[in-house]
Amino acid sequence: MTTATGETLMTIYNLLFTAYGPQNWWPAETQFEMMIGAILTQNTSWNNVEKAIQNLKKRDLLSIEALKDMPAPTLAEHIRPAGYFNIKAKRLKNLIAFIQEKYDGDLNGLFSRDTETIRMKLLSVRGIGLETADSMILYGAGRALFVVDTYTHRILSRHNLIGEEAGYYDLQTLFMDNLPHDVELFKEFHALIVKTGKDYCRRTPLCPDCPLEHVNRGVHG
DNA sequence: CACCAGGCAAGTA
DNA sequence: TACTTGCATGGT
Repeated sequence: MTTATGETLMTIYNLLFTAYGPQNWWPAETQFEMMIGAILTQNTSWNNVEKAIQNLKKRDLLSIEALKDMPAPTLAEHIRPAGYFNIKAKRLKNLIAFIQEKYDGDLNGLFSRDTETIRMKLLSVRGIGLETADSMILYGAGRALFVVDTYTHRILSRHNLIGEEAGYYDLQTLFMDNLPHDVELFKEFHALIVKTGKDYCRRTPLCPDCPLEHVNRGVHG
């Protein structure tokens, strides 16, 4: 695993890790909680998600048993701080019904399958897209699948490691083809990308105090 | 005040 | 892998 791209990716990882330290994602006590959080955090700051999770936790509602018979509008009120609460309540109900009906409420039934199967099954649930499915597989199932998000695209295209037009799979393949398939590396790397992504030159091409300031930016320097 | 946040699906052409 | 729009609270 010594491609030029791989070296650059590891350089980026090491700079971010040195600057920010371990992120220890995913912040959840159980696989189920992790999956709930993955849906709640869609296009939403984690700060808001925490409030919604706490609302459920303090009422002992953070389980399939507690939520499987709850009407979506009731669930929506509990998760209100997470934003998009009506649509997210339906998405959560979709996921819970899926686990309950297909696997008798036991996540091991899903997570014991091979990675591609898990992915396909998760993607069949309304409200679970590419990033959410892959997050659940990496942080929930503990499989080495690289999670891509908008920041991943922004940072890599800024460093000319990939084209502006690159899609989800282009980015995922870039990481998977040039890095060792290590679960802990993938977990930390994605978390660090999110950590720095918010501060990473939202508007300007160069970010003065970003940890990646001196990383080779390719032909356009 | 404007802008953004750890996306996704449905609707449009 | 076409674009565009709706979804919504809360922090900066």
